[in-house]
Amino acid sequence: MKNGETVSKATTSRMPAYLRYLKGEAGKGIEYVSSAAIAKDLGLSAVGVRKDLALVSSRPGKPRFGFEIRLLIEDIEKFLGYHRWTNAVIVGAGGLGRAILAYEGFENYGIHVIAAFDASPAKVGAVGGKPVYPMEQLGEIARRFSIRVAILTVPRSAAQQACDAIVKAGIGAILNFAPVHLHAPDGVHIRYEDLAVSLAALCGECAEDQIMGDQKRR
Amino acid sequence: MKNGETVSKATTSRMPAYLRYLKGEAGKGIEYVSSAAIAKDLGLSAVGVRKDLALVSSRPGKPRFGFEIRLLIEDIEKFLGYHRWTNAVIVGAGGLGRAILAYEGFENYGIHVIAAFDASPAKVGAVGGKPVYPMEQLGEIARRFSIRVAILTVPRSAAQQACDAIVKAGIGAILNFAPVHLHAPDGVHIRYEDLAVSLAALCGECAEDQIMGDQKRR
DNA sequence: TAGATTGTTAATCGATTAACAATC
DNA sequence: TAGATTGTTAATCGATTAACAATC
Repeated sequence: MKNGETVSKATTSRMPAYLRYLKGEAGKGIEYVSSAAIAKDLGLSAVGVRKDLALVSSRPGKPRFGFEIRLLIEDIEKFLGYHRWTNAVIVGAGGLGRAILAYEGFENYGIHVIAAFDASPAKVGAVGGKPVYPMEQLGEIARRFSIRVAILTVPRSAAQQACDAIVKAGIGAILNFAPVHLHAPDGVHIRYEDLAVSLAALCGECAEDQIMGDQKRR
Repeated sequence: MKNGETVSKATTSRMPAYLRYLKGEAGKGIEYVSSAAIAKDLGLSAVGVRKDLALVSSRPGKPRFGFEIRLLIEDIEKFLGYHRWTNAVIVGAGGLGRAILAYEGFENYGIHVIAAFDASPAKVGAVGGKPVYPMEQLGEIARRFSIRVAILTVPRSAAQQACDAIVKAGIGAILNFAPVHLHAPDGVHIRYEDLAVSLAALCGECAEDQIMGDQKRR
């Protein structure tokens, strides 16, 4: 990555898609890939891809060959900060919380999910070898392990209260799966991960196709 | 919504956040809200909010009062198409798939999740009153209920195969939770819902804060 | 009326696309 | 060399911000 220059938000947001794609190609044993190939598979423009990659890669692509996949993967991972490790916890050990707790894919991204918390004593125990603690211990454990991120998977009605507890525990970032707007002090990062919204947006795209298809058919 | 004009992608992408926020305020019994208040809570600019709302709302805000929340909610829901109903299925009845199958929030968005499918006979049965069928029946049921969207929650290694089955069943949109790039024919919509990426992006934001904080402290 | 708040027109900013020279 | 593919500069496009008039 070239230092000094800043990388736009739009470019940054495409990096995970590049990374996923490149890892897939690397898994097939492919060593080089052209911007045109990436663009086609990812539905982008080849020029855009080249510009994006130029901003984060440590060495240029080779004319006639394309980009060396192994190097690109390294550069993008470094750019995205997957080498810095972060500790995270889950708040809400219901179905979704437990599924995420058991999920093993986070380690590839420099994230340790170390525990879950739940207000109900019945949920306390362990899932997939990871502990589920009562909510009261959130503050203590957050400080002990310097937790920076919480994944919020409680029911809608409990979300704001849980959010307050997270903030009080000194955790500055929340990935919120509850379909509610959360109120938190400035400086606390909240990202909304609303499954229903994602799904609805996808449905919307399909509906557009149908409408456009109908128009064409006339 | 004013017809004839087109609504930009950027505006559309903010609508779910407005909707979530407005529903929260409505739940508190509030009737009117100003663009400035929305902007503050959502971290946007007031002018931007007014412009967004002007594009989708059926009647203008009232100077001195702001916007009528109840009307806005209706307009945004109509705009986003939450009134057209869509049938969806889940492919992969592991922890995440079962959690999503049990999730009740989809109905608010015009989405019926009617069943799950799994390749393993052990998973076949029912979860939360909804059936889990063997993969072989995907095509048949997809056609019978005119399924338009599939939620893919199989392990990474099974994802491409499952994707092929979904496409073969005539389903044109996939919400993919497996952290893999999927290959599908043109015209099939794929949306990547990578939990680890969302979390990593959030961590990135925090890291930026820390760096900026460090710089300030000097 | 006075004041808060809206909607709109013009100016700025940022990102994408087009054109083309550079390189292996 | 010829040709594929890269990187860069300029032009276009789209979205946000600034300024201000309109309205209840």
